Formats: sequence, structure tokens, C-alpha cells
Amino acid sequence: MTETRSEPVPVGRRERKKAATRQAIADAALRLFLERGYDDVGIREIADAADVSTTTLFKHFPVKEALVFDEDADQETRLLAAVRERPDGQSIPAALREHALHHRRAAAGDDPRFTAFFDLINNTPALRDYAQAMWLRHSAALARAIAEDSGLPSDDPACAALAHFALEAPRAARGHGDTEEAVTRAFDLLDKGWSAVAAGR
Amino acid sequence: MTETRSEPVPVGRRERKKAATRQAIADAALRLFLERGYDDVGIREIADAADVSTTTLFKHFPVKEALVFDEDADQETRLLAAVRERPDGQSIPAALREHALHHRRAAAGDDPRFTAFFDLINNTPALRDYAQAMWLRHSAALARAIAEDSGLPSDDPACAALAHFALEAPRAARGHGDTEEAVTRAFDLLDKGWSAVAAGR
DNA sequence: TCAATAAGTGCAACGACTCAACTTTTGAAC
DNA sequence: GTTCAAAAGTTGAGTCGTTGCACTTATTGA
Repeated sequence: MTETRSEPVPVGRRERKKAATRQAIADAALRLFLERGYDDVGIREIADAADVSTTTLFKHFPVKEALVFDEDADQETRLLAAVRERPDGQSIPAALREHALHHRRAAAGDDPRFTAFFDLINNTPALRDYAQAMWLRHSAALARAIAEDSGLPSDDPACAALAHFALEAPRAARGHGDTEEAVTRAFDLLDKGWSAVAAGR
Repeated sequence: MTETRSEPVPVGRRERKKAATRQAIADAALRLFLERGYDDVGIREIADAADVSTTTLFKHFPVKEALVFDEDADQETRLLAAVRERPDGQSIPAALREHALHHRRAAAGDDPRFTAFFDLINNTPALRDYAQAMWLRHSAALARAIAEDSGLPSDDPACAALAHFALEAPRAARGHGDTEEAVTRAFDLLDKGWSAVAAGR
């Protein structure tokens, strides 16, 4: 999302200009994508709209998909916080389930900006895949947080498995009628499994 | 794999020639990939080696990655059979675990043909991702088989979740030292979870 | 034998992405 | 204040996967 400015404001003129260029590119891209669809907008066109060359564009974003996923460096932080700062008595999978359901509800919320954005991603295979791949990159960090929180060795395979499955749960639930229920059931499976595994120690 | 000929032998001259062309392309591709690596071999080069045009190549294989994954139409059949024909008293997740472990052992076996082939896939991100995507396409069928075998409605979300997670388990275990153990632990989680979920009915 | 069909060809093109060489802007040291 | 190196940006040509189109050739069934 382009609007949320959580970054700590660049300092020098140089970095400010650089950030501005980057923002101009991302804005132009998102606007065009929303207007005409991801696949029907070419790189050159985006570069033109932002008034830069295609080479400059690729110096700011490694691949076309990345144009859509600007910023959000603290997504991982929030994910880990969901585990670490969960209410007393709540299991880890339950905390992750809540986190996932919050996400879902934000995407289905009533701010048309958000819904249009998430629709774009969900209806474009290339973007879905890219988003999922980005999401999965947090699995190592999540596994470590889980292990730490459970007093297990930081490379415990069960923690890694739980982390991976939890991050895959939303995808597992895709296309199954009532998605909210499907997500819940997927996490139920993990919750029951995790408590049984944790008990055996 | 190029060698395993399980197909029912084409009939007409036309179809035989077509199959031969296809085979020539796949063989050339695999040979070059093994010699120099997937990313360092271009489509045009493969087409030349097989003595066909690139257009012809793409009439046989939809994308470059597909050149490596010829045939194996009954992979899904074997997967479903692992569930349906499992020994008495064995749980569904346990059966899937055995199936997965068999795969792993075949890949790590001592036939250098096989190991080289699997190494190629495992060391090439594009091929890993493609293989995983193909593998995941069986999740709907697997979910249905699980539901049927458990006497649940064929669109039960818990079955879909179990199917998806089971197919993701090998990937979840990747890069965790003793892979065999990691796979086992991932399936343990599913096994415990599944038995608890199934009991609550 | 003839027409319909399918396989294969050649070539040009597109879109994403890279590379090398070059200009401009900026930050800072002298 | 001048000078200089690094960083940002440009330009243009090129690679690579992939597609479209118009065309030839071979196979098949009637």
C-alpha cells in the first residue's frame, strides 16, 4: 500500500529524492494496475508514467511483481509479536489463527482502497504466488520465535513445521466456500496437533 | 525421468512420430541441463540440439520447466492409492508420511541417474518451485480421497487442510539438517492433529 | 485420390530484464 | 569555493522465454 507512511523520513536531499522517485514509480504502477489489470500494463508504460527509464525502475524494484509490494518491513515484526505477546492461556496456533483472521478481515473490510488492492492480488496468479513466497520467507524467523517461546531448541523441526504450515494455512483455505471457516479448521488441525506434540515431553 | 516407459505405446505413424519428437526434445534438454545447469541452457539451444524449431518445442512443452518433468501421469494415482490401500490400523497421515519417505529414499538412492536428476531439481529454484506447484495440484484430489475414506463430506475443509499440509510437508522440512527426521516430525504434527480432530465427531 | 487435419517450420515480435558506457547530481574534503 | 568520488539516472542495444502468423509437409480417413 502506498499511503501508509511508517518510514522514518529520509534525511539528506539525495535520499529524499531517491525515495521520491521510488514512490513515484510505485504509485504510477499501482494506479495503472488497478485501472487496467496487472498483465495489461507493461514496464515501459509504468516507467513513462513515472517519467523515468526502465533501467531506473529496475534499480528500485527487482522484478515487476515487487512494484505492488512496496514497503511493509515490519510485517514480520507484527507476525512475531502475535506469537510473543499473545494473551495468557492462548496457544501459539490460536494466536496465529487470530493474526490470519485479522488479515482476512482487513482485506474484506469496507475501505475500497484496501479491497481493490487485495482483489488485484488475489485475482492475479503472478501476484498471488509472489505474495505467498514473500510470506513464506518469514518461516525461519517464526520457527525461531515459536521455539524460543516454547523453550525448545531453536532448530527444532516441529517448530519449523508448525511455522511453515501456519503460513500456508491461508492458501490451504483458498477456494473453499466459506474461507473464514476453512482457515479456522486448518488452524484447528494445527492446534490439536501442536498441543499433543508439546504434551509428549 | 526419461527412461521409465509406462505409456501404452502410440498407435498410428503420426502419433509415434510425435512421441519421438517429444522424446528427442526432452532428452536433449535433460542432457544439456545436467551438463551445464538449468539456467545456462537456453531454449534455442535445446531446440537446435533436438533439431526442431523453438515453436515446435513449445507445442510439446508449455514452459521451459516442463522439459524436465516429462510424463508421470500416474503420480496422482499412486498418491491416492497410498491413502486408500494403506495397511489396516494405519492412520491417513501415517500413510502419507510413508509415501513421502519412500520418495525421499528414491531420490537419495544409489542410482546416479536418479540422484543427478533430483539434485538438478533441488538446486534450481525455478525447478523446485515448479515441482512443488505441480505437486500441489493434487491437493483437491487428495482431499476428496481423504474425505471419502473418512466418511466425511467431500468438501470438508479439514480434509482440504490435511491434504494441503501433507503435500507441503517435504518443503517444510527442507534445509533442516536431518531431513528425514524433519519430515517425520512434520507428519507427526499432522497425525496428532488429525486424530484429535477426527475424534471430535 | 482427395481433402481435411495435424505436425512442423521460419521469422518476426513482445515483454521482462540485464549490461556497459555515459551524464548529471550531490555530499563532502580540501 | 573548487574539486572529486560516489550515487542516481539515462540511453541503447541485447538476451531470454514465449507467442503469433503465414506457410509447407506428412498422415489419415473417406
